Amino acid sequence: MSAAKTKKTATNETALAEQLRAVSLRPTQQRMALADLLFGRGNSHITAEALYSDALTAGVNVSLATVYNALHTFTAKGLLREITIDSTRSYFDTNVDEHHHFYFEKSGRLEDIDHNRVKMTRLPDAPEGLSVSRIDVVIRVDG
Amino acid sequence: MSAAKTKKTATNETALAEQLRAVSLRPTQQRMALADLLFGRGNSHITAEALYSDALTAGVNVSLATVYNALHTFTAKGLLREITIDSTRSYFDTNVDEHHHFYFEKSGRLEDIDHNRVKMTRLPDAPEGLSVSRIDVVIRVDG
DNA sequence: AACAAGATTAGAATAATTCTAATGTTAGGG
DNA sequence: CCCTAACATTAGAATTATTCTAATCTTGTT
Repeated sequence: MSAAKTKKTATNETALAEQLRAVSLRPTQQRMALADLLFGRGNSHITAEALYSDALTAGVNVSLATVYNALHTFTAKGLLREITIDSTRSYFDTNVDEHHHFYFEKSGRLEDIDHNRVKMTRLPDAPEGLSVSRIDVVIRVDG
Repeated sequence: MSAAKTKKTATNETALAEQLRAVSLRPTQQRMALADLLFGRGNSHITAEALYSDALTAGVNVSLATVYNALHTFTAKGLLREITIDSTRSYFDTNVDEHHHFYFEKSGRLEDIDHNRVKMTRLPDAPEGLSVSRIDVVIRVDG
């Protein structure tokens, strides 16, 4: 890998743009760049600050406010899932399928747990008139 | 209930003081007052701001910084459990037994779920060399 | 190409929490 | 009982994460 400075291929670009249009979001430069950083890699748990810094490193001209804006917009559209475990920061998870998490207390890192590795055979009903929107299981480990 | 302006009884005072001494904390005025507000009522999920405001209402002379200090100290000593669900605030739970929570998305309120109302029959092992310190199950409901 | 809708921007503003350095209080020894 | 060392408290400044604002710029469409 010497040339090709991670220049998005036309295909990739189109795919991303389509993904955004599919949820009625305009594929603007910054959104495309952020989407590429978020979805162009493996699934990950990223903070706004971390994505911002990735963007700067990648030479994307974007402000932190725009990063927050994009993350929240993507979350509202179901492209991301927001996870709060530590009050000092929110993570955005590119894995929006049903799944759970390991939380490493020392490093503050999150790791996915496929949902079929956890089985709950007894659960309380939602309080009268309400419905469950999500069940989060977080296994905290001391590492 | 007309007289007795929630004046702590000597017994109550002693019990609280003992509770604090038991975890090597000195029963200072502010700590006693905060402990009374926290433990003198039913189990609850309270934020630092809310406890601070309760303290002011009760005429306790304490600063917000001291409230944070006391909450963290109590948590470190195992008298409280800290729960973060919403990145905008931390809750402190006076119930330190194993249990889970309902989270009401609209109101931001938490409600305990006794741990035997949830049964997990399959759980992944902790990653190599690490041990599980806690498992949190949060059932989010749309109310 | 021009327009309206919506997005981006930087920086100010806000909110929650932590830090700091001076001052006050407690527990235990004398 | 009083003194002292150890620890707790205080207010406010500082920090960190996040949101808001109002001006400016882009995008998709005509």
